[in-house]
Amino acid sequence: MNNLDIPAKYDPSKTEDKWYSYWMEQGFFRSVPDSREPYTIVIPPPNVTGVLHMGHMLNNTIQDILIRRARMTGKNACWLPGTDHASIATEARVVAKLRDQGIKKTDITRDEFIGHAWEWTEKHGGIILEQLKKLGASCDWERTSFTMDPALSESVIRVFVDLFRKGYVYRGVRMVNWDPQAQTAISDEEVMYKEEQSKLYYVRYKIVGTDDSYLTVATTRPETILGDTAVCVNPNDPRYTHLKDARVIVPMVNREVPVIFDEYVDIEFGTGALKITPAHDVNDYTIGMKFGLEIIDVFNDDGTISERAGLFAGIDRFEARKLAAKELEKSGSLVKIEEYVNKLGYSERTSAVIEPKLSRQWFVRMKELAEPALVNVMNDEVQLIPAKFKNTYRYWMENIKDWCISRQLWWGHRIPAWYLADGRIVVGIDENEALAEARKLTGNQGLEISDLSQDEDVLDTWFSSWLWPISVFDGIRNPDNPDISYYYPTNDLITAPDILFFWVARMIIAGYEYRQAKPFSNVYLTGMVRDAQHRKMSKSLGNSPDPLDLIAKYGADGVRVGMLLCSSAGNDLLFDESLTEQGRNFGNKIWNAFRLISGWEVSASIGQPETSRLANEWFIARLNQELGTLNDHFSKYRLSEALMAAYKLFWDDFSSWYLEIIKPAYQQPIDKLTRDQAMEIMEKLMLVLHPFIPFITEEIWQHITPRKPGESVMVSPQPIAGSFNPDQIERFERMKEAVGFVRSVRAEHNIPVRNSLSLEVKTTDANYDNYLDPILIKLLNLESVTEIEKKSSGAASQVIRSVEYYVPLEGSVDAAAEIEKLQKELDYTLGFLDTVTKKLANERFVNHAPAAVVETEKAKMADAEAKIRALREQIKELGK
RNA sequence: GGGUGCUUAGCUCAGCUGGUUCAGAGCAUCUGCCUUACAAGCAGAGGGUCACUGGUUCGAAUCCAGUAGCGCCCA
Repeated sequence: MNNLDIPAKYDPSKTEDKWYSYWMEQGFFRSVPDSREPYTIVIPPPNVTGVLHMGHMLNNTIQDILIRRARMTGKNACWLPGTDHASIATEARVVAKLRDQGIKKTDITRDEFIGHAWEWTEKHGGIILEQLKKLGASCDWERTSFTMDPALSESVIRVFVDLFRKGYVYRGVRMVNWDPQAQTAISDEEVMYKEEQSKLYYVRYKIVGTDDSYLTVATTRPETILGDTAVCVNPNDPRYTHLKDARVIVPMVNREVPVIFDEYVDIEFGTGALKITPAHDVNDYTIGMKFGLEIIDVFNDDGTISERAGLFAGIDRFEARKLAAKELEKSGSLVKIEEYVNKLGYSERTSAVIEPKLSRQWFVRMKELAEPALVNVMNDEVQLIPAKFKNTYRYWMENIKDWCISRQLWWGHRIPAWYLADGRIVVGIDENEALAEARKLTGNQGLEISDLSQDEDVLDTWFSSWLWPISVFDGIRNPDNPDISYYYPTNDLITAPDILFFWVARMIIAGYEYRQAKPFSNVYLTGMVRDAQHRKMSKSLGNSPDPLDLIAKYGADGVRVGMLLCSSAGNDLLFDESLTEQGRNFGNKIWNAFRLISGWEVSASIGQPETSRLANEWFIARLNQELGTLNDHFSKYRLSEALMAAYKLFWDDFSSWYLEIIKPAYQQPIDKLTRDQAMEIMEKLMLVLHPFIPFITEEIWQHITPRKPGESVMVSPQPIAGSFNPDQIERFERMKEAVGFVRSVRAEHNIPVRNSLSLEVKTTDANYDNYLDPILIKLLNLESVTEIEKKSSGAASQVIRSVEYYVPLEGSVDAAAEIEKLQKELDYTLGFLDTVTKKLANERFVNHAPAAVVETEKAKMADAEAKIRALREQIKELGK
């Protein structure tokens, strides 16, 4: 191919879809168990009806990099994709859609509703997975799973039944977080607390048996006064000791309730007197239970006031608050109102204000189950990356509470519990099993299915996703099947820290309970994607770019690079489109390097120049060095640094140095050997870069030489890090410094590259060698590099590690300026020598420090001394 | 309030086992270049009291303690 045929700008839109289709057709993503070592990642399943956001982009880019690298290092790599059914979110959308059609959820049957939900799921589901393909995700799509698939559903049900029979699952009345909008309980983890400006109402309760004595309480929620069944004060509070055995009248409803004493009450807060509403506050509930108080639930499920309240029935809770305040004011019970900042819980799903509510729910007893999950994270059997999350994890696991797993919804896995007419419960994987249980329980063989009624609730979505690494391989139903035996435990899980407890911890728990083994060895926790102003990217803020637009604009490779450049594990990342631009530019750089090499005319008749031979030798050493660095970075999950190492290897070492050195003169052919070596290096670099930027590397790899169908960079082995001579790299570095010197001389004196110069070298260093001089001559357009005894007059100079370099300049040197420059350098070096000398004069240093450290200090001193001699001599010369 | 983490260049961050290469990278900025692969580029340059105070050590960005600011988790 001639480079005239290759456009100067790389256009990802022309290649990315093409190669993705090729990979799919070739089945490169497919994994089946074989004799190789497996490398497995299960995707954190996004919501089935969700769309791709920046968090997914980051997360899946990382997964793809890891899986592609594993595939290229001889592992049988399996990345299992899928989605979850997102009970609350999906149900909310389906309800909204039906409402738009004029259908109320209450007007249709459960089965009809489920039908609508499936319809919705089929229509909108899986979009996100299609979007992942645009990113280049190399998932085994044949293994795509969904938490509501029959096999996965059955696994969930079996686990519920199993835990019930083991005594871990129970039904109980508890204070739960009630979402009045979704009309379901949600778990503690789904409540988000936000600070709010609100009001603190001071309300006085008349003390029974007095004419004009009152007890004043402070509350942010006057409407809950309707459900008050006591007022509580601290027994150590001298203000209230006289109220022992007293009773007070609850305003508005005129209920007589006791004054109780408990140290729970904070003396400092408000008036030190706390109204107790056991039905509507967790702490009040605890106190209520302790003192055997009456529990009056004043709310309906939708957040309106109930008949039981006695007032405001049917009115919304926030409206009722205003009415209550007015009512209290009218009756003279309201003492004052203060501004107050408190934290309010909001539903993560619907953003409704959470109402603490007493209700009967299903729970999983967690303490015992969690034990192995705690131990095996603390001992790094399951490694959290970064490790700082171990602390948070431990805190949570040590204080784990029972898990409320029932949701008052229809979309999801219906709880496999059936009630007998007398209220007794039977549990079974299906109706028949439940019926058999019921017959056994009652001894009544005449019982029929129609005598049982199934629980109306579904299970928390996390109750299915906690089984994900097992259920996707059918390891619950068929614990010994070849897939689960081969792929489980999986290797790496890549997710965000905000679901460390919701999901990661529970998967570990389930893993130990159902496989007696961890679900994965490493958990890589990514940061949250934020914008440049540190704001969380969200739809409502409108600060999140559409990932697909970004891909269209910069290419998937560019976006992947952009994501990774700003991401270190566990730290939030501030995404900026300029990073994606940088990624795109990198692609273009690679493209043009290839364009350069492939455009050269090759001559078989010319031999390899020394410069090219030296460059090749050096680059191979650098490549081996960096392959080692990359291995190290990957082993520690420093992906951003791994990319940067590869980026610099390509851009700086390969493009700026190697290619510039081997580049033939304008319109001159290149020798075959050099060109072949260059292509070979290019090919290796494509392999190294492939996991990060799969598309362009494939495009180029396919161009390098004709490939057979079924060949691909993605299934080729990674280059192995070989040994290298560090000295060789070090010498090259010195040569680069000399190049830098001459270039700055040209810049300072405005000498164009086409005007040749000569370079003189003066050194007393016996180890000085000139074998890289040909490179200096070529890169700098030098006539010669000569070693001299005595410098010629009128030359720019610089001392590099005790070697003096001179560029003679035919009278154009400003001696005074040159002296000033040298003097500055001399002063600095003298200062440096001073610190080194002091260090070496310090006996304690010499005696305590390791010998190697002392040696290096001595070498530094010798270098500095030599440099000082050289600088002084030069200054003297110039001063003449 | 309890726990936990962070603070290094204008920005975003590395700095892993305390010691040449320790004060770095990328971006941004500035200067000079439309040099024949690439202006999505090339060649250079400037920029920092490593938050603050103390301690340990021969030696601290690095280890310890305290202070301040910011973040996260929990209540």
